[in-house]
Amino acid sequence: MFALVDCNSFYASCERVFRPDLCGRPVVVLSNNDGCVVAGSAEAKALGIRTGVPLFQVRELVRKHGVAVFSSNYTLYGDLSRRVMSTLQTLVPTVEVYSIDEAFLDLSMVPEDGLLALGEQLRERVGRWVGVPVCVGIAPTKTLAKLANHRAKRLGTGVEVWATADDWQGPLQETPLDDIWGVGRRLSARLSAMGLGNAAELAALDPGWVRQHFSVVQARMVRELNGEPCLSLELQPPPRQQIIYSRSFGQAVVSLPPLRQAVNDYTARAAEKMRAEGMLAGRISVWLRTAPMGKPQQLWPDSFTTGLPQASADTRELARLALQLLERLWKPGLRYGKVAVMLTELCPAGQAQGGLFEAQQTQKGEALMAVMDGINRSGKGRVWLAGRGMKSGEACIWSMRRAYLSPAYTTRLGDLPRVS
DNA sequence: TCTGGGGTCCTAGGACCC
DNA sequence: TCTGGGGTCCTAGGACCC
Repeated sequence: MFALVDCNSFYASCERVFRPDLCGRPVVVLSNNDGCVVAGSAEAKALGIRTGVPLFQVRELVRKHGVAVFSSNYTLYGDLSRRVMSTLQTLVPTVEVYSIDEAFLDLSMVPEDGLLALGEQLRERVGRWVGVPVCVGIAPTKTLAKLANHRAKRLGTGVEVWATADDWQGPLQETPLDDIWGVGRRLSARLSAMGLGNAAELAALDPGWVRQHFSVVQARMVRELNGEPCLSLELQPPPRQQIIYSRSFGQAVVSLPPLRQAVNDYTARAAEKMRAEGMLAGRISVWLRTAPMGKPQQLWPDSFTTGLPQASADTRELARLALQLLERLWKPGLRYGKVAVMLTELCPAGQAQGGLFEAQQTQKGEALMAVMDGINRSGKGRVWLAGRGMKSGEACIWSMRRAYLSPAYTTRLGDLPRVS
């Protein structure tokens, strides 16, 4: 048996943890750059504010109903997520952290008559220890556990246990196709066109036939819907394949110098993350997108990629290559809204093919990066390449909008909540 | 006027090998 | 007019997830 534990309206719930005055009030959290709504509390959803909608389209609703609006505060959400996960682990040792707000738990050792009580205990403990409400779905496959969780949320029961086919048959008939894990817009349209109307009808298909007409992924999905587990718990995340750092600008940028600063900054951030994971990159790509979105592409090509002579995690070398790519992409007279840097062909630092002559240089570079990372982690100040610009952390022309940012309550001493 | 960011997996098709 | 069989590697594009 698997449990899927999923936080309710996670980002909105995080904003409420230190703001109990917001309980019962509609809350929405915006994407980076304050562009779209990416999470809404139940009250916000009841007002018709859908996830993904651009903020400007719901301004009136927000004003009229006194909706509390927040910029994304990933520092806070990341920390509360870690707390949720470690709290789950106090009750169930085997936990797969599936996303920032979801975890699959291995309940194979729990007797069937203890499942419901354990689900309720999980809910109660996370709510009490972390302050974030969660729902729990329990079933013999991950796909069914997802659906059971969904139902627990929708019905407000909090915990849903499906132990045998009798338990899920009825619910599957009420489950629309696109509620199924792995069915998105396109697949849902294709399945509907075939005359399928709900999850039970999909489950009734022959997996071999589905394999032939769709792919192995959908064949597995059909089996999982019948209680046959095809997906196991992934306790060690597979090695990462790419790191992307990509941001829209607070306002459109025309000239090259600020773009150079942004590329410097994004490359440094991506490289810092890569070093933290002990990886090296073999290739680097840069994307450039014009603003506004949706206008026909004015820039072509919009990305370039280059290989490194030798895999590296040295910000200086990566930034030098990234800037070359940027200068090949940039065209005068266009307005740019976004740039992205991607590191690929990642490999563990210990396993990279070395060069015959570069050993000494590489070692010096690694030492320098280690010192930079050490200073930047120390909390006492930051160092960076001068190409990023001379001011640290200050807003500049290309930095994103974050007008409604809440404090980093749990990770910055200066932001500690005061109690009186 | 104003529209996120970060990932993975699968398949098809081209290009090449013997 | 007629023309094998068995592979690998790479990339682009589609589709999905949160």
